[in-house]
Amino acid sequence: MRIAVAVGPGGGGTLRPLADDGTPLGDAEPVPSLVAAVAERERADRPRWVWSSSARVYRALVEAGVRVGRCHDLELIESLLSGHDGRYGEPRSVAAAWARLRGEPVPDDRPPPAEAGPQASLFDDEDADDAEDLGPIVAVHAEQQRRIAALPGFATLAAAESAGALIAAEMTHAGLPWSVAAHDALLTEMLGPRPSGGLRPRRLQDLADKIGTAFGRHVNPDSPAQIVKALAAAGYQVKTTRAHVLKEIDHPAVPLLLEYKELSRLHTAHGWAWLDTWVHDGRFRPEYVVGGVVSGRWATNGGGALQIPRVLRSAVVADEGWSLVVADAAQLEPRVLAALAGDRAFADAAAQGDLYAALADVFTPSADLTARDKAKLALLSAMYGGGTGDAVQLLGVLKKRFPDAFDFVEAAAQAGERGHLVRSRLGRTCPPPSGEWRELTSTGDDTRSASAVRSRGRFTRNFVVQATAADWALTLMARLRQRLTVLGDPHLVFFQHDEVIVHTPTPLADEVVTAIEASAKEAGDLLFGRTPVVFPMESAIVQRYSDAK
DNA sequence: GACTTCGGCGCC
DNA sequence: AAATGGCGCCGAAGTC
Repeated sequence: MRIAVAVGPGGGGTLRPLADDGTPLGDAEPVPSLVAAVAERERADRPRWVWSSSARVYRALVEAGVRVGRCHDLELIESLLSGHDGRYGEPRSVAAAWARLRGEPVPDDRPPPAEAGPQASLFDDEDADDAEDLGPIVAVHAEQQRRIAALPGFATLAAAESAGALIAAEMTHAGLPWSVAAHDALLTEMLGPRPSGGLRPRRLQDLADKIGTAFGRHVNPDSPAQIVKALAAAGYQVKTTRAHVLKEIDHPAVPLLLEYKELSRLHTAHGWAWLDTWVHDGRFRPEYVVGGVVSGRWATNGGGALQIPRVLRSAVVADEGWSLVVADAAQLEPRVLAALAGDRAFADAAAQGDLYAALADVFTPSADLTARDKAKLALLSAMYGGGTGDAVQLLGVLKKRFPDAFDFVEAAAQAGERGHLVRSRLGRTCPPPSGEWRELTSTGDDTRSASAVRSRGRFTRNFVVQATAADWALTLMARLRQRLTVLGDPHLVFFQHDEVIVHTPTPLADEVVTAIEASAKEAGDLLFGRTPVVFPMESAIVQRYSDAK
């Protein structure tokens, strides 16, 4: 059973039970308190909740202490359906979908609220202007269900995306356990004591001074342009100041610059200011953007949650009596390719724990690369569209020995180059080429045109793999969440593409590991059915994130 | 002063 | 001859 929800003013709202196809099963029922009504109906019926946006509605429910098992997120699913139809990025609000349904002018999506305030107070809002109408919600849901039913795999995608939205709201609420003391100690050790005002920490200022001395002139090490000029004056012509370019230069300022860059990065991106802004009450609470990346990967708003530097993982510390279960999918993307392509020889290799090692015997080692290195390089090139240097020859080996796998990504690349759409296993669809791209590639056969064509080929080549990996990861998390609910206290606190962290009472950690493995297997079965390909999770039970791997 | 773009680098 | 996918965030520099 499903229940549609419309948020009303003053914490109230309206509920209406629906059949799976969206047909109303009863009258609309006004309720004075959505929090109380949802909690009660969840206990009684465990329905799939149909609402406009989990990021708004469920977030407010979670803040009020309510949890639900399943939902249908109308905005996220509208995005998926639009994308499937090749109308990527059209407005996705219920109002917009309702307008399209009736052939009326489609309103633009409202920009997301700037601060957390309006969301936290969603249910306290007395403003009747913000109240939702149940009619459009019911109608848009029915239309979405009609469209989903015609698309193989899409019901799974819709359920997984919606589950992801529930998980994202819950993870933001729970937060990643973060030790301010450990973080501060690390910064102090690497940068010197916390400076006052906007000053550079001591270690950075020392390096900046030494860099000036080494060049014999004042240089702001934060300015690539100034570094290029200073190097030119010293007789070194460089186009950029990237680390790998600087490393080739024999000048006393270079080691200082490299150290400065590394420490400066830590200070500006994850220094004390970050700590003040993003960590409260021992928790880092990033805001996840489900479906924020075209491939179905998540993005985050603020805090750079998906780019936590490795050195800072020692600041992620479980609570007393609790542990972190850190689990990541080993070699996920090549395994996904093996399963997608149905290449028998490749899939047999992917039935092994170390896929690259299993492929190694078809490559011959050289002085600088082992056979396993070569296998890895060949596969990454096939998926990312590389093919320079050594990779050319390695790709040739791949093509000969695993023709179906090679052809699969080649077909995706060619579709992209022609301007066609490609899709993930469950139906998530890449954006169509821009009008600019079409114009550029239709008129000429000059270098710019050829370059644009190849660029889109690389994008679609990678999309089919990356997006299917995202399908898999989302499915894994949805299953894992259900299992964790049964266990009780253990809960997800972090997700990064192919890696999850569960915060759990230590006595339950082993059961969490088992739950993760079972969920990974289920995700593989659900996406690919019978396949020899395995999707192993490497799990570690640790106190600190940095102790995993 | 507010805004955008660029260069660079962190993560997968 | 050259050709590697996806992001977010920072300070500097340029623009209005």
